[in-house]
Amino acid sequence: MSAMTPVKRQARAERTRAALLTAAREVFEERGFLDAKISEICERAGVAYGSFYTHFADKDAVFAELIDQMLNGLLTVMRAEPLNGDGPAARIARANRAYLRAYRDNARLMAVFEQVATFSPAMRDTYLRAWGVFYDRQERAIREWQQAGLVPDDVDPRTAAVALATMIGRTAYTWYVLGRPHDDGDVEQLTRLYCRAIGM
Amino acid sequence: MSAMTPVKRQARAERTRAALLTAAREVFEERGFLDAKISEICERAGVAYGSFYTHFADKDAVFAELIDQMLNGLLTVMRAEPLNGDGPAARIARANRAYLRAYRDNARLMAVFEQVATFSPAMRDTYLRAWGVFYDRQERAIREWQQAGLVPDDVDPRTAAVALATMIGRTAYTWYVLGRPHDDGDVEQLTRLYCRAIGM
Amino acid sequence: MSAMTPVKRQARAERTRAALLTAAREVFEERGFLDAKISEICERAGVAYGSFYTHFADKDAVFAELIDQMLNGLLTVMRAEPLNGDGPAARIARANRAYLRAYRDNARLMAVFEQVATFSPAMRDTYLRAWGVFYDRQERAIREWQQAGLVPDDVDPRTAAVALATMIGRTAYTWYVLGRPHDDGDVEQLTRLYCRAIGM
Amino acid sequence: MSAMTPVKRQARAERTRAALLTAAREVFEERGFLDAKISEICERAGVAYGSFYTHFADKDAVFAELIDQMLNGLLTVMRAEPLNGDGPAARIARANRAYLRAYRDNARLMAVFEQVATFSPAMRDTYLRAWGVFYDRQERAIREWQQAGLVPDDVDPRTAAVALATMIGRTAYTWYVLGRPHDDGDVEQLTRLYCRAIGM
DNA sequence: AATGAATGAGAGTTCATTCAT
DNA sequence: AATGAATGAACTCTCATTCAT
Repeated sequence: MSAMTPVKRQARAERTRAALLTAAREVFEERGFLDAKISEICERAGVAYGSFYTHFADKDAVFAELIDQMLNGLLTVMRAEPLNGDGPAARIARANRAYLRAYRDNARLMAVFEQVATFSPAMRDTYLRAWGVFYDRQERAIREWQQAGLVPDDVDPRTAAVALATMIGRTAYTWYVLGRPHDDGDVEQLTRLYCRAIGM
Repeated sequence: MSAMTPVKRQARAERTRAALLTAAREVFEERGFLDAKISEICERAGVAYGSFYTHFADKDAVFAELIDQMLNGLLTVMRAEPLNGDGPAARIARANRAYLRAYRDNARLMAVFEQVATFSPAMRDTYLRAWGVFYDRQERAIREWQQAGLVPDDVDPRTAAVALATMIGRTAYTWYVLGRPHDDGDVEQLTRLYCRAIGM
Repeated sequence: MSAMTPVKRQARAERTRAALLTAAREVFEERGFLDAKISEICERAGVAYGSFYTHFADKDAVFAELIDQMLNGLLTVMRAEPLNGDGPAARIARANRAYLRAYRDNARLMAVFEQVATFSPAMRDTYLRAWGVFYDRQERAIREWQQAGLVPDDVDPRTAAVALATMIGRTAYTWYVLGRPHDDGDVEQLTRLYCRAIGM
Repeated sequence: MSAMTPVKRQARAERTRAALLTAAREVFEERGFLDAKISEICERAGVAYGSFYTHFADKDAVFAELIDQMLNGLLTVMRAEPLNGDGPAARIARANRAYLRAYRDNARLMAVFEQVATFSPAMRDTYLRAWGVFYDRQERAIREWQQAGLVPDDVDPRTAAVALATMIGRTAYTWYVLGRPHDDGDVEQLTRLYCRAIGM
């Protein structure tokens, strides 16, 4: 008869859900998607096996939520970068640094994201959408610079944006997921390649 | 005469093996690595289930062999490109075109290669080794051009090679595996970005 | 009240587990270890295939548990025999009868135990440990009788215990597993041989 | 046209067969019956896989032949023991020693024999027949001694023979297969137990 | 909401035996 | 006789998901 108030019940559920998300991230990061077991997620969350399904439809659903969380975080970081200031080169440098830092901080989940995108159509869509956002930002910037006469007209803004975003994005993967050694000079070089590529 | 016998036997075995390889490639391409079933490979090869294991230790082994085949093919194509001729820009254009064409021709197996490299340590090694070859070629070229005074000294040949190879390589993935639309103009743009990036 | 819940759950699990154990014993007894199939155990237990693995790690694990159960039962029976009473000969007679009866009652599982002990190192250990207990009891008894002057000093208690336990134990196998015909007179003879062998 | 003479052909076949038998014994001894692979037997014999079936019907058949060989050897050894001489006790001692030595020399194949006898009806028959021979010899001896007044009439020759043969036989298994430590004194004790058991 | 036992489909791998040459 | 490739039946164990309590 000592039924909990709805609020309390919700609070409890929320805690369980949060514990599962945290645990899931750990497990996915350690094992990859394929070898991540729901049972292990529950164990780490200190939650009964079946409770997982009270909060998530299935394995894909938790994963999708984790990825959404992460991508929102990335987006927030990217948006926090001032779009203008001390000139285009500095802005490119800042954006690249911000991206690489954010990627590094999420590298292990990123690795799993890339993995799942290779076999799950749903995750591939998410993947393409995320890149789309990234492309768009860079395209807009190049277009601006072109209008300001800083970038030559023979540069196609969309193609350049896609190619250079790809270069930066995949370099992050190569560094932080595949573990290729690199240093601060490489970041600088990357920015220089970027600038020169679009004729700056 | 009696020397014929072993040859004949080998010939039959060789045929079976080849049939299995062909069938395996088809199945991997259609289903991806994870959903490829040995049974389906055997069916398509018109071979009994157990015969698979006469020729390959396991699923990973056939896959590895297919990838080796493909990578050797790629390498051959790349090596067939004349290293010099009508100037660096033309050479870069040719190399990029050759790479993109070769990638496109193997796109479906490439997709699976990228997939497996995300969860199989052995395949990840192969993957890194393959990229290493690609990087090396570009690094050598840039170094030559630098010595010829065509590329400024502030370009670090290795870093530039890695970044630009990554750009080209991942663009191929984006086009032929992820299906991003593109045209001949994009190839041209890509080459232009490449050239400008290293200051040519 | 709420303490009831876990108990109930355990109760259901306990029932399933017990059903599996019973079924497993039947199947092992009928088919031997090698031809016993998990699927048949589950069918007889009226339980889904996968449920087997909820309760046991594998085939070896159920088997080990059955053997432990049986050996504990044997030990209990042997310990129930009064260690003294109407003289050594009567005591030996009683012990032999008790052993043979207990063996007979478990003959079919014993047969499988002996089988598995021939190829499973783990079960061989169990086997040796079980015999060790049996040897020890007989050694202690002989030693006592020696101290009481009932058994000559030139009998080595350990060797005699091992040899005579072996004789009794293997006779049980011969009778109840291999099916050699025998009668009550044989039991009597066996006891007489035992007594005379140690000089009583 | 240089067809080999029948004799030569037979000789070659005989060599192959012998090589297979030797190899089979090795493999069975190292791996036990269940884990012995025909392929390994052929490899060791330096013979093609399929040739095995030119000489033996199946795995059981080679094994049976090896066991027959071994049992004939044992029988020969036992028969070589003089049935009389320096008195019954010495004869028992000699027979026991001979048996234990012969068992030890074949211990590893004996182990496999015991193993296979637990699951192969055919091998169980062979096993029982072999023991039958052993029982008979001992029964005959006891009967003689009884007629000579050396053994009391209340000893049942058959039962005593079976029990004591079992004791000796299983002790050999315990020593040489299970690896129980033992020394020459134990052999002596065994003989003493034997003699006393039948009232000598 | 939480619990945790029950479910069952699914596929890889082994290896004795056969058989075409 | 010898060769060695081809055959295919058989069975275990995993684990996401369901469901009764």
